[in-house]
Amino acid sequence: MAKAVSPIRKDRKRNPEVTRAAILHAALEEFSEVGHSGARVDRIAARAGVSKPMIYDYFGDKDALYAAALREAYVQIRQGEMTLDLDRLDPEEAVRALVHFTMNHFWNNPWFIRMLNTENLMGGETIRNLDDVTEIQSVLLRRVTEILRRGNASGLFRSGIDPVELYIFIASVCWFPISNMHTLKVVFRAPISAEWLTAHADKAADMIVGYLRSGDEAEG
Amino acid sequence: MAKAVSPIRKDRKRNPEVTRAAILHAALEEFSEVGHSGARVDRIAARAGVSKPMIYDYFGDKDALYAAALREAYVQIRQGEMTLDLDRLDPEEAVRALVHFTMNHFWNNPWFIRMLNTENLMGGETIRNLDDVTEIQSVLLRRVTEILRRGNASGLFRSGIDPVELYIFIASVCWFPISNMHTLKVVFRAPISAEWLTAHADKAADMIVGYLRSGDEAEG
Amino acid sequence: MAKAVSPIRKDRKRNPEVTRAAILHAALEEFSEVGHSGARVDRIAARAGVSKPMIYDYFGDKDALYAAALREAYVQIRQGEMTLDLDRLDPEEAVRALVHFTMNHFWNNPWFIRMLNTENLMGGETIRNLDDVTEIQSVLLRRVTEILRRGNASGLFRSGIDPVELYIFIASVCWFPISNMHTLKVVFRAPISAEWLTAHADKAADMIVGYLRSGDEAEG
Amino acid sequence: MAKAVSPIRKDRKRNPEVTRAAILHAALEEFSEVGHSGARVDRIAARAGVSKPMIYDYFGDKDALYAAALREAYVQIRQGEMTLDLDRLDPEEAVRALVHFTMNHFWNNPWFIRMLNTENLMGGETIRNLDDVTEIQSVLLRRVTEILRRGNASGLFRSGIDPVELYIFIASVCWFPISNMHTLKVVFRAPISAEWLTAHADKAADMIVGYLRSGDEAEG
DNA sequence: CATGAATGAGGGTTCATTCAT
DNA sequence: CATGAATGAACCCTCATTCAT
Repeated sequence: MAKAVSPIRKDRKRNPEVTRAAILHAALEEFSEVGHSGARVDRIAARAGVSKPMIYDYFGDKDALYAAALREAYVQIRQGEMTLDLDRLDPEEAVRALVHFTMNHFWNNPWFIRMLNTENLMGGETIRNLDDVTEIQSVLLRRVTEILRRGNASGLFRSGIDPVELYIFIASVCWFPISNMHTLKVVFRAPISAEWLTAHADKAADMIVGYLRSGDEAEG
Repeated sequence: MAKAVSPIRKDRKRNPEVTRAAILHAALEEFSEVGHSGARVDRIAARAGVSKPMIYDYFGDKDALYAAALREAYVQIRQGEMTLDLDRLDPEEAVRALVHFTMNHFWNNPWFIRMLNTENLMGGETIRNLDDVTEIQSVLLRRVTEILRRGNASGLFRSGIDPVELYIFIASVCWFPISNMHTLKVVFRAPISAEWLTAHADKAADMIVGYLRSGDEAEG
Repeated sequence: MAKAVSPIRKDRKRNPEVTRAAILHAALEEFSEVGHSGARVDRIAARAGVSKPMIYDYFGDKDALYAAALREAYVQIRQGEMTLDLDRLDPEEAVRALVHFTMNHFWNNPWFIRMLNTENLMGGETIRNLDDVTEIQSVLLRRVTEILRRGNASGLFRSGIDPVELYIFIASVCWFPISNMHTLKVVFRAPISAEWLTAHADKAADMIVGYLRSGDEAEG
Repeated sequence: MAKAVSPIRKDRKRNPEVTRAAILHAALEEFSEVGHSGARVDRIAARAGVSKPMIYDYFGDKDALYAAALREAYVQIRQGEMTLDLDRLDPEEAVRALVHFTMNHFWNNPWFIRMLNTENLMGGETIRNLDDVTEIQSVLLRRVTEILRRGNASGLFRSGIDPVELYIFIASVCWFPISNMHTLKVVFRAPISAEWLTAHADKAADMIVGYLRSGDEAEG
């Protein structure tokens, strides 16, 4: 009758907040690794060190847990972004720092890209029903806006740059080589690695900064 | 995006090649729409207008069919790329055309992005075991190489640009806003649409062309 | 039929007898509404306004609770029957009154029919192991016996009538149209309602009284 | 790799109609024995000698199977009723025969009472959505109508008897002692058995026939 | 070449029951 | 006396896969 108890949670038993957090963390890992339909509730329970019914007690069902995990992805990524301070850098350096930060951030928190890819693959059904993601996300956008303002004020940057579009450029160049790492490695034999990405970020920063500079731009 | 079951099959029964192609086509649709674990063999059979055992006869099992569909994604996308002719444009215009072509190509063949996202989500296990993807790889790369050569020869472009990196830049700016369309719409209220993407491609082309031009770009 | 959770519990917490009664009442409702396997311990706890472990503390397990609820069904129905006084009516009127009372009693306490149907569906396993049901059994039987005695003494009723059989006739005509109300409504479009049942009871009383009267009834 | 196959269906394999019938039969048994929530799909599959998925292939889900089983209860009971021929008996004898037939029918096909009790316990939700039960059911009603017509024509029976109400009386007296057999045995120590029921049917027939006779009835 | 029929092995979810406080 | 937290054991249902024709 005495049954062995998963040791990992020995110290966390009967602690709802810890249990909830453990499940959420496990879910984020599982969903980001294998996607929504690939995820197994059993595996999430095992990863969290809880029994399956706990998941249903705390989150309702698999879909609700997925939604919570998606939201958690944004919450966690924002926490990383909070640490970013660009105010002391001049605009150009700030842009460069931002590109590097984004690249590192994506690289060091791979579940973020994976989670968002999963969600986009599913058509965004879930995120559309999350009520506070817009607010949660993204400090980056405010950083971008501020940099553009300063750059423009100092005459360094052109005017007419939309912060969202700029952010999308930055995110694009960081996202693609990480998200598509495996196919790029095979198809183009691209030697993607932390070092390669750093070098790539350098070039991307050059490109973006060049685009922002006032001067002989707009030729469309 | 077309979900119609090909009526084509009605009159061509007992034609192995047509059957095989129908299955492959259906598999590509299904896998790209719902991912690997989300895909259902039943649904693929229904879409192809064949019975399930046919699938096993022709392809072995679900994983093999997935591999074939992944390969087919590259084959089909290459067919689109074959139509591209940039030789008559000057290097800058060629780059711009390439950016626009890529954007349109991704937009008009959404299963390509979806399929590759699926594969990358799975860690690239499958593509690593496909023996000829590198060969059937994007002709775009050759186009890029040729443009760079011409641009460099004419003194317009800098030297030292790696065609793979340039292609990755081009692909990045086209890929991200389409792949992440749903989350971007919600999180940044980005009004992504065919028009928005065209405008975005214009700006991206500006940025990339600027980066390629010879001159005293600060590189570090 | 009342589903409200008794607010009664709020101020009487920590009163074992009240808690026990609340659980029993809730169990009777739940079991009679959805049967033994349909009943949910959670729901019983919620209806009773107690926590689940209380149920196990007070009653042991679901089966024991079911047994207690079954016994309670008899206890409660008897309490209703206690109010019946037929001594002042002449035998015929007493029989009629008994039929109407039974019909009303079944109609107003629907959980009784439902509970007994549930138990019979289960093969009577539980009731066989209840040690005192026979004692708390229907006082109706005693009423029937007394009526028969008086009717026979006055020469109005035949002799040789078994009280149990008579009671079974009375119960039969009242039970069936209520118990089978839903199927009768659909299959025979029988417009069963309180009014219909009253009229039906009248006819049933005629039939039964006619059967009891002394005279030259052909008995086969 | 060679696996033993349930011998019971060895000869019925790959025969959809037989498989379907076997499942339906098994379902009728299971549902009537343990009710809707007590029924186990596994057990139905085992009883039918098929694998679980077959049940879902043939019937959809548990509820649909339950609906089919309920309908089947009526279909089967009607088949028994078809054998009944009362035309050659005089009206009184016909009524007596009908009572006995009904009693025997309920006794010999116990799943009918059990199935209908289950359905009524569930509030008739299912039968209301069955579109052809009214038509299926019940030859008995036509028999009753015909007997009443003949009895009335010959001056033997009163007029004003509703066939549905008469049928309900007949069904009532047959239904109750069988349906409530287990509780009656315990609570009233009623020695219910085939013999007891036959004798009971005799008395019930007397009672009903007495009620139908023209003469000093209507005294309400 | 082709398919309707069938199934083993899970997958998500619920439920009676118990533990720790 | 009382309960929130937790779980093993099912239960309904689905899915990739195979068999028999």
